Amino acid sequence: MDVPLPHLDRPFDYLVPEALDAEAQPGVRVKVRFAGQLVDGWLLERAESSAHPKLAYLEKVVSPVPVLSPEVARLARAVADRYAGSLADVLRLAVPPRHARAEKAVTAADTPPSTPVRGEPVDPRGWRDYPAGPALLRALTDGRPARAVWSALPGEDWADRYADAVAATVAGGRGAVVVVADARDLDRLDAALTAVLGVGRHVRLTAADGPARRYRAFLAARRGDVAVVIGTRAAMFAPVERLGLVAIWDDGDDLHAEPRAPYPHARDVLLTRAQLGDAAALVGGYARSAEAQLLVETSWAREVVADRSVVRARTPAMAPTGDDPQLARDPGAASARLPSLAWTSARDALRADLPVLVQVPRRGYVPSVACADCRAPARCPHCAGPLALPSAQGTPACRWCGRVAAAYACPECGGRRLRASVTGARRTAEELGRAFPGVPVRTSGREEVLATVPGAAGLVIATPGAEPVADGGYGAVLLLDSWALLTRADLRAGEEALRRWMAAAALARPGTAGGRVVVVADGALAPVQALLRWDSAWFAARELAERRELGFPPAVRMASVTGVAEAVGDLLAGARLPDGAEVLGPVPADEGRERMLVRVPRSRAAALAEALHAAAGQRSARKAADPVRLQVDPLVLF
DNA sequence: ATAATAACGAGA
DNA sequence: CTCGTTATTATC
Repeated sequence: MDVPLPHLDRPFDYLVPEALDAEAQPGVRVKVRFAGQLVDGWLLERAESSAHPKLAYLEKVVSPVPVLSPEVARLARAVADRYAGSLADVLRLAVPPRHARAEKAVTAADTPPSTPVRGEPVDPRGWRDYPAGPALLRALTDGRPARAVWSALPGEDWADRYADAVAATVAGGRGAVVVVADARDLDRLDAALTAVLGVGRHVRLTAADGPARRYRAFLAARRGDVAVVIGTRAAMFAPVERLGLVAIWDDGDDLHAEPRAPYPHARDVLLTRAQLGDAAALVGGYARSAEAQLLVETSWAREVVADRSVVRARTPAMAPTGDDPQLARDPGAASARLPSLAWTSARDALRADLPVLVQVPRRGYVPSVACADCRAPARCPHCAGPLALPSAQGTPACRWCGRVAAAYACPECGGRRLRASVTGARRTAEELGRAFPGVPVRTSGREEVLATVPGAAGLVIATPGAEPVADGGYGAVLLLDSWALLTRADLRAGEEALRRWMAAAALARPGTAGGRVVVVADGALAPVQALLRWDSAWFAARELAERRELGFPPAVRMASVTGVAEAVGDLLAGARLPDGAEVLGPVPADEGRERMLVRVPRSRAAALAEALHAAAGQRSARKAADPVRLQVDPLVLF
């Protein structure tokens, strides 16, 4: 039943009229009379009998195409359960809106679904830098459900490696689903796959391609015309027969989190899919997320990493530099307000006719509060939530529990002063052009994202996530946004900073070929250390250990309940929360609403989701007025 | 929205 | 105890 009300989140039985008998197959969209009106629904299965005494008849089969495959139906139910959501909500994400013309075109062509063509054996040499790599490809070809967490080397062509993995899966006669964060990554993967598989062996599935193209690609996959689907998170539910591999690139990117209810994360959906369908899973990135680290530590997946000697040989020369620029010596550096080391590195690269990448922060970061002396993030002494300053002169208060921390003392250094400012790094970057007269300056950011730049002298100023690939690699990469990134009011600030730095640093030439990376940050900070050593596994392990200690996801399961105060209280009062559930809050949310957090050990995760879904069901059944938003493992906790 | 059902209270 | 009215609940 395509109604999002949680208390109606179950199947209903209907009689199938004679005339619809042939078309009424599992997976088709239907219309039924429900509570006096016609509503859309899904035909989940046919049955001989029903426990229900008086059944109504199916009104209509919307289209005879069984767009919902049994595998996706099962997956959608599992995802709804995981996220305390309704099946109808998940199906809305899983099956794109019907486009009648596209459906007609695909069905009319009536090319019989192509039999799965086994591809050529895959050359494993692209993966030889990773000792476990060739074995991974063999497992994929043999159809074994290998699970890998891959840490890509700097300079690695990740799209080519993913194409290898997909081709190996196809060679074994099975299909693959690959999800990337944005259109630029998708274009790159698309090109790499076309090079390896040829034309017409895969489709791209992304909302950005428009409803018609999207539905057409979806139908092609559903019919089995292609065995490989790549796309942004819209593709995570793509129907693929004999699924052999699910893969996600850069799983730490927040674009992988679906913003519509029930807010599933692409990594979770894909891993659930691998688990349910006995498919292999590949979670890759330059940086490792805490969630990926958990997969490794629980032995759910194996890590695929290069030996330290190979890492050293491929890594650009890295150096940290303080953000108090030693301006006196270099007049150029002074005019750009750049630390001296950053300036000389850029100058040397440009002299060698190599491009220089400058990563600058995006606008709109809300800085949280940190110790003015050692810059450790200031956390609430009571619940470890982040502190914020209501005004420049105000007393710091916790964003979670609301307690004021009047006599705050930094646990790291004992400092009592707090700081909440962001340096003008963006303006610094804009002034770079003037510091290097005659050098072409390109920008890549929200308005216009460049995919590539030539491998000659030039300045490229990019916001995180929009860094173009340079032909042959950058001679220097300057990371200027450290302060803004590290002080974000976010549990993931450190992890996110490292992820963005590594994504940019990966585009530099190796140190042996003159590549340099300068990060304007204190070299003693853990994310900076991890960058300098190109060791995000170490950082992720540390991060995960810290979250275990503080009781944050993914070490525990958390859910947030957001709405007007009475509604939130009402829902939680009616919820039979599992033993050991801890309720935190309330904290103010936007538009006069408030937010409560519930945390349980991971072993109680299913019970928590069920309890919250049931409580939401009770509320919707008695038509409680004010809506409440449930989010399981919300990406942003405060 | 609307029909079935439970709950309630007045009058015999 | 029954009938009629009103709140509640499930909706094939």
